Amino acid sequence: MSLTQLEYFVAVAESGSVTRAASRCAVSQPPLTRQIRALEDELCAQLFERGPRGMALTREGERLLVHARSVLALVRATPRVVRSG
Amino acid sequence: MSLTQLEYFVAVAESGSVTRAASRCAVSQPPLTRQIRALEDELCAQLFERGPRGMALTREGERLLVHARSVLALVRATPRVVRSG
DNA sequence: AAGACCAATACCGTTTGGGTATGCCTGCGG
DNA sequence: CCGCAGGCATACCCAAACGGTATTGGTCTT
Repeated sequence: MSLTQLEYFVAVAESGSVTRAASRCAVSQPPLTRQIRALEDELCAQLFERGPRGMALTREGERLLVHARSVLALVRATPRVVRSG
Repeated sequence: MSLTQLEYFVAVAESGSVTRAASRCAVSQPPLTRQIRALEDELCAQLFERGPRGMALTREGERLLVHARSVLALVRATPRVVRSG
């Protein structure tokens, strides 16, 4: 699991679509699809329900979403922490 | 910043030596040296004081240590969170 | 003064990651 | 019923990142 995967996952979850998440992350669609699948494989969990209209979070995906946001928030706080405690 | 960098950093901080941290992380010494330096560069902070006896945390390094442990603990909890909330 | 220890650097091979092009499926409009 | 549009998945290629081996430089010890 990488921080990039978590960022991609949050973007897909929030936009409901790999395609929209791709432009938001400034990458193309295939890398996102791959990283999401890799994340699902590693966690042995299906995070999204694939429908013809996009991607919808599963229960497990919803749990990961709140957790991933916490992780990313902590990571983004790192520079401040290092500087000012 | 990557999770690997944080793991390497914690290992070096706890062992006080890149060489010992390397065997603990099951990698060789040069990759650790490089990742630690990359982390310092990215954070624009010196994390260790280099002495002939090894590496000692600076103030900023100590702040990063507690923070990095939090991040890694959160990440390691991910599989459980996904499964059981 | 020589050897030991440790971090830093050079160089190389492998792996990972992203990009382009394309295929497949589903839903919609004629 | 058929073609078209939208969206995810896959194939293939190239560049960047990562780790390993070998070596250097510097300091402490004897």
